[in-house]
Amino acid sequence: MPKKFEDYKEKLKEIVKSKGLKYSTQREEILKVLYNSKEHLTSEEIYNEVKKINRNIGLATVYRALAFLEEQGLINSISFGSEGKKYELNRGKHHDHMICINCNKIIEFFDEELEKLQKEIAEKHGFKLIAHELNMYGICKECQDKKS
Amino acid sequence: MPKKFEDYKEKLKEIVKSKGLKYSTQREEILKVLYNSKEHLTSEEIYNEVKKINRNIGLATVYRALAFLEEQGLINSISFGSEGKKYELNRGKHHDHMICINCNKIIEFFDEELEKLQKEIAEKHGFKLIAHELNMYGICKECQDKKS
DNA sequence: TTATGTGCAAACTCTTTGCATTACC
DNA sequence: GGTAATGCAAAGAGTTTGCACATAA
Repeated sequence: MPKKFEDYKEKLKEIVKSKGLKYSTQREEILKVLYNSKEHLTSEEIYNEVKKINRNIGLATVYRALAFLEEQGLINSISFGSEGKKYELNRGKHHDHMICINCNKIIEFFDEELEKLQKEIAEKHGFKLIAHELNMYGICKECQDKKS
Repeated sequence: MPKKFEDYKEKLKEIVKSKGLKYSTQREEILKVLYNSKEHLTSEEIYNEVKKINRNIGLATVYRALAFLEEQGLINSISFGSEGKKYELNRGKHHDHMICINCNKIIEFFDEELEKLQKEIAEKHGFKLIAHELNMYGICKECQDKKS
């Protein structure tokens, strides 16, 4: 079952506390925007969204919060093409991306075999694999249908 | 056997001609810098390198040439972390990257099985795969040895 | 000759930083 | 009360664009 926002909020509180930092509603609001979004959002999109909740928030705060949240592993970023850096909530399940070069849609997927194979390849090179990011570019089903 | 620079130069000439554009030594010089480099270079690094050949070249020309060369498929770019966009000559063989998060070294590799598996995964989603980019992050052999 | 490519500088976009103020602990 | 976080504005970095000039075809 999907995690509730409270779970992420709790995690944020723990991190902040454990580091002797202070809790702020701004960071929470930014996290909430990402929680509520199914899309991957740019910093500016996040800024615009969070402004709907808190009209006084500053862009600098968004940047600082995003950097912080990413460092703490609460969110992830992905960047490709000319679309710039985009953020998503780390919902705990690693996944890779298929990106439609026609409509820019991002499809998330996970494949066990793919993960295993990568680990094997890394080992073969004596490389200690920590993370990876795979972006597959192409045309999604819908765009293929539309074009024909 | 590895391609000579003349081969790339020839390809550039063909492209330029076929598009009714004009040949310029600047684009050639930039291509040469990438040909001579085993590393992935940022725009600024390329600018500095090409200045050694042609001290009058402008940064804007480098940006315009890189965009052009990438569009034409002569070079590829890869961007990750905070290192920004880096370029490499397209030597005709697709490959993926292992990136050492300690020393920033980039190790290129190619794995047939991995390619096949991706194609299968794409098909399963009705996605028409055109290209992909896989970056594996971790610690390279040398850095592992150094740390122990 | 004529349109493309270049070099320069200015403009732009995105992101970061300094600083006074606010708000959490 | 003390320190981290914020909001604002200014500064920075990286990239793009306008324009006059140079150059390939």
